[in-house]
Amino acid sequence: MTKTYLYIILLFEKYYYLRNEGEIVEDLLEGLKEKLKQKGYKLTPQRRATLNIILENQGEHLNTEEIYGLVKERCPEIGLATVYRTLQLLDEMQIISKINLDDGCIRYEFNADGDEHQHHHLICQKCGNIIEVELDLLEHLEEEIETIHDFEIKDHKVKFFGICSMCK
Amino acid sequence: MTKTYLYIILLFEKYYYLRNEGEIVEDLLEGLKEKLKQKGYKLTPQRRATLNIILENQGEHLNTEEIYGLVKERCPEIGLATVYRTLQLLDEMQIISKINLDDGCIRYEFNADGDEHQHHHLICQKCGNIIEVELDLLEHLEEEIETIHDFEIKDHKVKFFGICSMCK
DNA sequence: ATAATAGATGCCTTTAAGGTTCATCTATTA
DNA sequence: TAATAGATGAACCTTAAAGGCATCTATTAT
Repeated sequence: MTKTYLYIILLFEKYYYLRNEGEIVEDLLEGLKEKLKQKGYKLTPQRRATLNIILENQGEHLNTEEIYGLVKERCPEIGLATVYRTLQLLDEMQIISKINLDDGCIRYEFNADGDEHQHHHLICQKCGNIIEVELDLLEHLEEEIETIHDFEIKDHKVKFFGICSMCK
Repeated sequence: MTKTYLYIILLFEKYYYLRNEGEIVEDLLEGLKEKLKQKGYKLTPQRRATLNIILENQGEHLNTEEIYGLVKERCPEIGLATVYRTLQLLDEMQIISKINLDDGCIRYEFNADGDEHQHHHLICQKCGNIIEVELDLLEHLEEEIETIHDFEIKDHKVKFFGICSMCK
């Protein structure tokens, strides 16, 4: 396989990825529009813009104030209260989730592929960086707890604190 | 074994337990006094009172305001700021830990027997009740994460959300 | 096409947790 | 007993988040 050939594959993959991303976003927005409609709500430009910012910054774990700042760049007339209200709405709709890193503010992240597989966070105590971990490994543990405590588990949140590879 | 005999055993056990509890508290306060002294701090009546309230309400997961209310009953001249400062101090000293139940305030709990075994929380989404679970079962999982992500884990926090036995 | 209506927005105000400041107090050491 | 470091309480400050309300907007009914 020549270098050129590989390069072409990479270009194609990137193009395909971007096109795909765009389609996913559109599908998502359409889906949201439907969900909102069912509850008598509307998909306004402000709500679109807010969700777009979250999608464009996946893995960033932005807080409300940060999201507001980014949305305002593109949509300067938006008010902070609207962003607060939109985030609450998107959270209720299970489009995004709150994450609490004990730094005194609520952060949000996009809920990729619904409720399928859980992911959790490694939080570096030095640099504050957040690394995401995929793990469905708590499921058998959940079963155990459910029988021992007669408690019906709906969700769980796991945080690991420590030192990241960069800081070591 | 007669009923009377059993009753005497129960009484004795209760007495022993209480005496033991008292001793544990005294030991703890002495230990804290030493730790504070090493850092040039003092064990004041306000700090004693605050820690005592936490000890007497183990399993209650009180927030600062609640702790303040209880301490004030016994020590009415105490100020809220002192309670905030004391809780910060006790947290730094690893005597107590913050727990965040995403209800907008920091709650605290006493760190029983040091860092030995981890415990986590089941949070009922209906009544808000908190049940404690003992589990060291995450340890092998931690090892896995440490190798995969080259992340040195120091601590973890796990919360399970769902419906408790009472609410079912 | 137009009016009516439900919902959304933006600005401003309010709330509440938590922190800070500073003069006063307290306990320990010199 | 005086000096000193730390602690305290009252008041004020900060900040995230929410609420109120008049205005705006888009959809539905006329």
